[in-house]
Amino acid sequence: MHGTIETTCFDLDLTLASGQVFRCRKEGGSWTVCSRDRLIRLRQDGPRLEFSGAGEAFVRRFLGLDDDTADALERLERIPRLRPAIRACRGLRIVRHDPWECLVSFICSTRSNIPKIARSLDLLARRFGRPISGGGGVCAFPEPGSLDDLDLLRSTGVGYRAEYLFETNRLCTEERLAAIGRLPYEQAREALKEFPGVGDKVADCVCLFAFGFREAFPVDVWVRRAMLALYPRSGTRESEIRRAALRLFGPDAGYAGQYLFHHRRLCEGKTLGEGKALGRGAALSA
DNA sequence: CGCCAGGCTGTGC
DNA sequence: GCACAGCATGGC
Repeated sequence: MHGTIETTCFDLDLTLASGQVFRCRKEGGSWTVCSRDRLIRLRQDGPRLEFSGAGEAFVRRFLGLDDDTADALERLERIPRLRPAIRACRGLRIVRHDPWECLVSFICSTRSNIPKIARSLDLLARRFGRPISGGGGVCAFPEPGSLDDLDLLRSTGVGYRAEYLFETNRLCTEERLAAIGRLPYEQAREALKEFPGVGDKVADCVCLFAFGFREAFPVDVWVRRAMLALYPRSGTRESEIRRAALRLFGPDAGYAGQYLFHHRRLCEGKTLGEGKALGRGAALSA
């Protein structure tokens, strides 16, 4: 390990195993995470976070370590119906992922599950990406424009999402994505939905996990269940649930949603790699 | 065999 | 605007 960061209100396991980033795995107490062409190793011991593979500034930004998480969680914990999720997952942070990898990841995520998403992204990197030097066989995530072979896309197990990836790859450039990230939240959300395979939920995932719009509230089946249980009168349609969340949680909606998501899954015994099996089901197999 | 998974698209009303 | 079917794939 090359550097150390003293953290507060941070839990590496919760952050990396909560379905924000998929090309990561835990082995022998330390995590290996891939973001685009960087391979980062991380180990947490109490408040001490050891890292290598990237500079401190990158690690801080990627893991959201400079966000005022404590303030947001304090506000959310005052909402009684949210308190169990906040207490159970304290230290979970919203990451700041690479927009292109995040976009592709969540196009793959539709009507799928986390272990399968991880496998597909690992295969995508192997089929289309270049090996990371000194990465032990781990490949960089393919650049925008390089996902240009439909048959090869289909071979990664993404099924009907192969056409979405193919078309989005054709339309998307690094510059276009960056420009979308500079728009106001609602406009960025609409602009993302111009890419095939991107609807309300995927757009909100990119807004939250890559662009840092903390009011974004992705509504998937787990968040829907959690909200229906906690706020049964706020409506059942996705649009109603999202409106309710923005009204109830305001600028902290993103954190609220991610805590609800992960807590709900913890309560049902479903986490990335099913707990002990991190490595068998997880991504980044070399 | 069935049902489910961090939903989206096209169609019909 | 709304609801609803179809969609590929793999795990259980």
